[in-house]
Amino acid sequence: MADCREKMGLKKGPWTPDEDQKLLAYIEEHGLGNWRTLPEKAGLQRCGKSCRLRWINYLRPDLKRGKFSLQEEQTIIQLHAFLGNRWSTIAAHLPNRTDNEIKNYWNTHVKKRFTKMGIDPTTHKPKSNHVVSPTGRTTLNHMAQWESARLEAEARLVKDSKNLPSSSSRPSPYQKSCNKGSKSQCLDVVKAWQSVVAGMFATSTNNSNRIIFGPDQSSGNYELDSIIPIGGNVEDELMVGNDRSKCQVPELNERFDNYMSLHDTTHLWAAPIAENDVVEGFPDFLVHDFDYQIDNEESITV
DNA sequence: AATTGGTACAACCGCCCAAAT
DNA sequence: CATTTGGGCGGTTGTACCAAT
Repeated sequence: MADCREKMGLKKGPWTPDEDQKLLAYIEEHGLGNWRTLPEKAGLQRCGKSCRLRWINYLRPDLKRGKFSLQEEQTIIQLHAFLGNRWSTIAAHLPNRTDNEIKNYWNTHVKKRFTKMGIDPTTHKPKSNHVVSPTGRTTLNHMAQWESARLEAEARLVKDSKNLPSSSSRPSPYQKSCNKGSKSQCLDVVKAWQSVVAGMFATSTNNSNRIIFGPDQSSGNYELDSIIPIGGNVEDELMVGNDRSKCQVPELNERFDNYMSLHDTTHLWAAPIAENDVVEGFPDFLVHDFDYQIDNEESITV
């Protein structure tokens, strides 16, 4: 797209209702097309890039605005632990939310909270190796267990992926694809993640504080085959977005590792994790122990 | 009432990549 | 092939708003 700086005299700054109306009217009549030529045709003194951003982040009719739900926040944190600052990819898993909105939410809410809790928001790891839980127990002696769990999960992912059928998912017409060229299908990271961890965190009914590593002891079923749209090769499918160098297994392993560390520092004082329910078992301190009130399941007030 | 500091978020900027030429 | 162009991404900035002083 042509650099906006090339066109002097174009308006910058906040959009007026009139400009919004012009842009909306044009797109409604002509649909999405060439952003470079759109401003002139629509009678706007803006560069195409600015119009595109305004449409994507604000005017798109399928946008869901307002507070993030508890579920959405949990998803953001989980995905960020897994993917890092790949906002567009994270946004692809949050229907009707934009990458910009999620990025802002992260930077203004979650990041701050992590910092406050002594957790590095980039790595999701505690800033100190000697994090002590409110109960006084250190977490270091669990590191070996987590590492064991991680390795087991990796092996299981590779093994299971070889027998998985493929499926597809389609984004809404307005929703951005999770990869630019749409050459590969989106991995439903949340579901895959939950599935893997659900297997790992299956808990004993006799001792709710004791974590059992490995599959559900009764069934051994991880449900991976029913929820991950995998085409056969785990390395292909664990690629999210079109930048393969960033998305292949080694990095995801690292992210996985980071998430394990996060759990390592949190599960000790969190409520027992419900069997096969990772969302419910998401570290409670990241969800509840802050200065917000939870109005209901769908909204939180900061 | 005025000032100050913090917060939230819309918008911009610079860069990258893929497709087209 | 190299170059150009359009689209997209993540990081950063500007500013309106609000609460505390």
